[in-house]
Amino acid sequence: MSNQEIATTYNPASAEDKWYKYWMDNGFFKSTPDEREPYCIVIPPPNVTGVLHMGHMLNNSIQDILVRRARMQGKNACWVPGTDHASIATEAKVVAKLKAEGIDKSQLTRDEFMKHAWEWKEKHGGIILEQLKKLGASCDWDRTSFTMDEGYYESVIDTFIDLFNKGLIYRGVRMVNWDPDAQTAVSDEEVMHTEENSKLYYLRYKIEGEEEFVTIATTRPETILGDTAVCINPNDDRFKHLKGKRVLVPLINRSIPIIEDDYVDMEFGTGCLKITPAHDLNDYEIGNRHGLESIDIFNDNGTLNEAAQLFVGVDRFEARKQILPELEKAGNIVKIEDYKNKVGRSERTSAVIEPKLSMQWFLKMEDLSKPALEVVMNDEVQFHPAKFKNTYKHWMENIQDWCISRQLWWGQRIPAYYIGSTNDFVVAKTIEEALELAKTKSGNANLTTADLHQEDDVMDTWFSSWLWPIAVFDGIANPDNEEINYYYPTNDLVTAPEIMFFWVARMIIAGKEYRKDIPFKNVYYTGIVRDQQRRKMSKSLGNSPDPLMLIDKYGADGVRVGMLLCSPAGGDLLFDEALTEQGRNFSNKIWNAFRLVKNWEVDASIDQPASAKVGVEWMNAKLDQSIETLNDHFDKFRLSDALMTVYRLFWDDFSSWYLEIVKPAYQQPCDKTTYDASIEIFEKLLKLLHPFMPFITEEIWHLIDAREESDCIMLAQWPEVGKYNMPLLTQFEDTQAVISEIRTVRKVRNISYKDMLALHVKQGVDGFNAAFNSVIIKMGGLSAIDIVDEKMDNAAAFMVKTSEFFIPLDGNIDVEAEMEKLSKELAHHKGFLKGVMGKLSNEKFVNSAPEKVVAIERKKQADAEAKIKAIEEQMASLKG
RNA sequence: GGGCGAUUAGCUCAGUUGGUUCAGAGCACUUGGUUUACACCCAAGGGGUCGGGGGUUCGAAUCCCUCAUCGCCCA
Repeated sequence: MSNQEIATTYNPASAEDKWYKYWMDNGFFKSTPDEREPYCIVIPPPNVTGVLHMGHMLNNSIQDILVRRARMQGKNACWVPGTDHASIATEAKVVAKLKAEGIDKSQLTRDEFMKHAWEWKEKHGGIILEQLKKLGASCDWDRTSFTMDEGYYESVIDTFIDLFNKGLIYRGVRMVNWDPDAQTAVSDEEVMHTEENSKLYYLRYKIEGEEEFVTIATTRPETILGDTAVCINPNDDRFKHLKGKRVLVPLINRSIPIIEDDYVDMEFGTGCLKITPAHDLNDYEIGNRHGLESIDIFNDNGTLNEAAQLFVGVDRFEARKQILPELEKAGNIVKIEDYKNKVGRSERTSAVIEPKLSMQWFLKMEDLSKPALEVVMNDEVQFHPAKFKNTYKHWMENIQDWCISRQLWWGQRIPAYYIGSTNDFVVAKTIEEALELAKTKSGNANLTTADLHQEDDVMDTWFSSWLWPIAVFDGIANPDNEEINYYYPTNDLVTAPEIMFFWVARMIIAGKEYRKDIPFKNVYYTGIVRDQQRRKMSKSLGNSPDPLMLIDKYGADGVRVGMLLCSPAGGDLLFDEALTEQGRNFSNKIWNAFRLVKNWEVDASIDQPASAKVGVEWMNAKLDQSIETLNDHFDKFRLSDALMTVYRLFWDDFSSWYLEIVKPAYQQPCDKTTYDASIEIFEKLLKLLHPFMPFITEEIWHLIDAREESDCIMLAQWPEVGKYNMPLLTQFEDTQAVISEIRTVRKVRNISYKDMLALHVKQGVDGFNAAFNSVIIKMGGLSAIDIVDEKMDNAAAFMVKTSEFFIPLDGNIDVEAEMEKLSKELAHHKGFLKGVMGKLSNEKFVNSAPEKVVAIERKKQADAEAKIKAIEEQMASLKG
């Protein structure tokens, strides 16, 4: 390529599409078991109903970074993509779509509905995965899994049967969290409690056979229709006279007993509690203790039923409105207060959860959870950041049985078969197997499949995704296959702390139960992506940018860098387009550094300048040191630190220092030694950048040198850390300080870079190393560097370490300004010395601190004294 | 109500085992700059009593206690 063809600004769009296609066409993302060490990540399967949001962008950028680096380290990298079927959300979408077409779900058979649902899934289910390709995700797409794939479905069914046969699954009536919109039970983890403004209603109930009343307080007046008792605390003297009496439920005049239970908080409300066992968990327990009747007054959709007697068919919230005037009229309302209480809402539909008694399937968690707790506590599975171990522990130690049934059709249907019209059932994979079991169980050899009816409920989606790291390799049905043996346990899992219990904990449980081994070695918890006001990004708030638009605007590399720069593990990311802008700017910086180097004319006949020679040596040392730091950050999952290390290495060390040092003068050629070294360094930098910025690095990789088709940076070897010269790096730091001081001298006095300056050095106690003199001369715009023994008058002066530097200024010295600067410095060093002396004159310090620390203090003292002496002399000579 | 975590520069965050000038980075800010790779840039700067108070120690951003504020999880 000729130089003119390289654009001055990097344009990501064309390069990104080109290279993604190239990687795909060449099968570079594919992985099959071989003799190499495996490195595997399973994607947290996004929901089929979703579209790509900022959380996915962050999460998948991180996974891609980890996978790409592992691949470059020579591991057999395998990133398994896929989606989960999201039973509630998907069923809701399908129902809504059918409704829009004039079809009611209830008109359809189960099979007909499933056909629609599958059609919907085929059409919309892969959107997120397609979008991830824009981000550069190097997933092995041939492995794309779905939690309702045939084999996967079977694995879930097998697991259910197995756990049932182990006696860990049972069916029982329980108070569950009922979502009246989705018309299904949901698990405790799917209920979100938020504080909401509501009212506390004080209602009075007439005492049966008397003209007296008792007053209770409730937030849900419509539920009085299901009341079966009023409860007082047995120690409450105020209500002694009520013992053994009965009261009448307002409006319907049902006679209910007054009971006594310690549960009642005497301080709260009136000290009298109405008891509605069918619609409140605590009431249910009290009801059980006192043998009360449960009157369920709600239909599954949240409307009132016949048992309520009043407002039948009216929605629960509408009923609350309608009952108030009635109670008012009947004289039952004492007062109404504003009140804040916690309301539980469904995570999926945000409907207010209705506690409801129903028959559900449960998995016993107590024994299953123990090994899963242990492996996290002993760091077999490491959490990053480790603080989440506490949260995990707390949950695992207080774990409840898991309600795994859902009253839906979209999902794995529970393989239980009821015999005839009884509640007797058998659990089997097929109806034929079920029939045999049923014959035995019922003792009726004449049963036919027509006498069996399969359970209508499906399983919770998490009951399928907890098998994800196993089932994507067919490790349930086929537990000794080559793939599961090779890839399992996987290496790293990248997910949000929000689903630590939904998913992470349960995968560990499933792993220990079915593989006798952990599913992954590390869990990296990402933060939540929030906006500048710390609000969570959400569709309803409309505060989330469209990720694909961002990619268009800043490039995928730019967006990846922008998100990563500010995203420590477990810490929230406050997203701002300024971040992606910074990422784009970095791309442009890399691009222009490439243009500079590529545009040098190379002349093999000229010698390498001294400055370039030492510059190359330093840059290589810096590179090795940085790779070491970078690897350390990666190993500790400090990904934003890792990125910042490469960012600064490229921008500050390579671009601002190295390139400026070796850059030939305008229109002068570059010697071949320096050019070759620069290309080599550039290529190393590209490799280090590749996991973060796959596209631009691949683009430049192919432009910077002629390459074989298959020679792609994504397959290149991750650079090894060489032995580096630490003293050289320290010397260069001093060099940088000197150059920086010279620049300040120029700036303060308005001296142009066109005017050459001379530099005189009076060596301090540490001496002055001349190794980088050629660099100082070039970067400082100097005519020469001289070593001197005496101070200079009429010169700008500064110190680096203990050496003094003078730049003669031919009488251009502003004595007053110079004195002020010096006296400031003097004060600073004197103050510093005082602190050091304080320590050193403290006998306890000298006696008890390690020798090394004391020696350091003594060195500080000597340096400070030398500096003070030099400054004082300088001031004296200025005055004179 | 129970538990966990946080509080460091204007903002977002590092700071590992208490000890090198350890008080840092990026962004933002100020000043100067048409030094032909890049203004999506270059150079030079300013800015924090490490939330308050107490304690341990020769020595505390780091360990302990306490108070305040905030966040998350659970009930």
